[in-house]
Amino acid sequence: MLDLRQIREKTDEVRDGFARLGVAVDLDAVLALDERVRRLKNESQTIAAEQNKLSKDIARAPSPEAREAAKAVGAALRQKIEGLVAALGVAEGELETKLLELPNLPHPSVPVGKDDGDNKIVREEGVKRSFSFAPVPHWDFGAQAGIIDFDRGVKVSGSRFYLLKGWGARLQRALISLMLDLHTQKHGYTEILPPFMVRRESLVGTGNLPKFGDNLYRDAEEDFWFIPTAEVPVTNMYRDEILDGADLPIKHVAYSACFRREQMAAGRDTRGIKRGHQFDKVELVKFVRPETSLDELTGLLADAEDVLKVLELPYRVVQMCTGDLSFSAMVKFDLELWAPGCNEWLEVSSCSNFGEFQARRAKIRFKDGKGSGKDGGKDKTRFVHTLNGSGLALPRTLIGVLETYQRADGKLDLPVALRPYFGGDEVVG
RNA sequence: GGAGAGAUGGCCGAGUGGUCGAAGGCGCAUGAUUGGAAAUCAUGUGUACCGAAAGGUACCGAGGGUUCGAAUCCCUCUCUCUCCUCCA
Repeated sequence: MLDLRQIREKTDEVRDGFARLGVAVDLDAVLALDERVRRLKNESQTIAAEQNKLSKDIARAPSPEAREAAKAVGAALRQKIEGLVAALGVAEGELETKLLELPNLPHPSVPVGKDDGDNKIVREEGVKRSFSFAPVPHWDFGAQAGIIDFDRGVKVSGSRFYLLKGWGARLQRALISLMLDLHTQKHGYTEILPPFMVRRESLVGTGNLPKFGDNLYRDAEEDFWFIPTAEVPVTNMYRDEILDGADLPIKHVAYSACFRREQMAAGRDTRGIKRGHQFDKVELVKFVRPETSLDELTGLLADAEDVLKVLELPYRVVQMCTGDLSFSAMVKFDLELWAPGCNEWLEVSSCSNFGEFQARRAKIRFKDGKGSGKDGGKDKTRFVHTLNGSGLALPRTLIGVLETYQRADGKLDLPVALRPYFGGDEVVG
């Protein structure tokens, strides 16, 4: 959510931001509503002050007659206030709805562009493996090795479901462990195992609702929502809290299953395990001081990249242009690994700096000062900046490993980093 | 799922219709005291919004109601705890 004050006082900057995003936003409607809200608030509060004063006078009981007369005046005032407050409520609701649907503004450093064709490839890391045979895509390799069962996945759950079997399942579990171990032991993140179902408010906090509800699964009876990413429960851990500035940055890493409808993408990426309704992911989430957030994003990206480095998988870093930024992001970088079997770059991580956009929605703030943070109110309470990134998404990382380390005989050479999770074995299959 | 109890400021905890934004304690901040610290004493200590300011408004889990006036009375909901039931 954007700062209403910013919209009011720096309207041109905001307008310019939306122009760079390439989205049409009726800012004048927002400003008019804001005007109306403040006017109604002032009017009702003025009368409320009058009313409060009157009530106190009644308590001091001048005479029974005077009291009755004052009561009548009070009743009239109440009527007036009720009318104004009702109008205020409506106006505030409209304003809130509009604000919740405004996307975040891009950081000035983000390259302007129309769509993903204008994204900027920042750099390429690692060396693509050269094969002495023609590498096969993971769907063939996995089926032949008996570790990915597409047919039974569809039988059990429907299209876009599969199941992993034998050493394939173990490989995925090993990858999850490797990522969690790396981020907790080497990069200093605290591990969280979050709920995979959340309540509605949590999704509003991260920006998934109200706008993107049709990509989510939910249990209508209980109004429980299945998380599309661990970002949702982990970011909302600190919803409505005022954190101690001394505790920042807070760094969390969380494994979770993720659930997405992918309605829009029907027919795309249908082969293999690239895109499903359910997938595993290890997610990195940071809560930081505003002035450090750009540097923290660089660090987060490096932490995610480290997984690919440790697995010795070639990848590239892509910066999203303004036209391809997600709703909540201010800056965003993707990591794409090279899949030699499918012969394409696959997005395995998306690292974003949300600025205070999510923090404002979820009311995640911090304050400097020792102990309880109540130090005489000298330090201002401010919104934190939130960041997150995959570290990494499992199915596509699995694709990278399977396609890069495949052998002509249908077995798999294990990357050195994974061997401890297989009792030291160098080959599986 | 059934029965009961509860939800007050950073924490503990008082408060059953007006002088309560809320006693008291803890914690914290500042000052005094000290060679330094502890202890002690004094003062101060919520959030948000409106306003240039003075000041005002709202908030005692959430939402509604009664009343001139609600932390206090009524209704609905949410959450927590205890017991039973069920269950990985």
